[in-house]
Amino acid sequence: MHGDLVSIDYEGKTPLWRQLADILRAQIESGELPPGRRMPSETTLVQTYQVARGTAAKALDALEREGLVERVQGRGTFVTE
Amino acid sequence: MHGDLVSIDYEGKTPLWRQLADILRAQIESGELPPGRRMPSETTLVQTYQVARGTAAKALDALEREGLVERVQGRGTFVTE
DNA sequence: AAATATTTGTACGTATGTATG
DNA sequence: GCATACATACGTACAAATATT
Repeated sequence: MHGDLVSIDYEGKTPLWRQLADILRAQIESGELPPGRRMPSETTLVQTYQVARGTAAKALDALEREGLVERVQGRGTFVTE
Repeated sequence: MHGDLVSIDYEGKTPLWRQLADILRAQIESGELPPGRRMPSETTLVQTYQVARGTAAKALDALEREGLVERVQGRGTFVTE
């Protein structure tokens, strides 16, 4: 599928940043976001998932610590090759 | 020495959270903060070093990722045994 | 070359929730 | 119940690095 939007549960106990990280991780592992591809920008994630920028950044930071993406100031966040 | 306060350079290029992490790391490695000891709370760090709480938290998070401390909600941040 | 736009990085403040003492 | 301490989440502003026009 394309553009399918797994939505976020703003009430549930799972932190928003973790839910978002889970969604993005799934997109990477499914190949929807292939190696080398630039991830949606923080601003885009804010608009798409209705979270604060800090929350989006925290999700991406988590993925970076997992080695799934690389963040580069001024360029973006890229799926690890 | 005791209670010596290495101060922070608010102008310099090094991020405040990193400067603070460096200061605390030095205190751990010098034995001033021995294994098992509770670190100063975020609130204390805010008052001592004149930074925002988020900045103090970021410094402690960095030390946790380095394995130097362990953070426990409701209890505090402890030097790793 | 220069100005503008985009994107991540840092830092602040505030509020509320969760866990522990 | 109350106080303390970390966790999450919001919003705002500006800086730094890169890309585009």
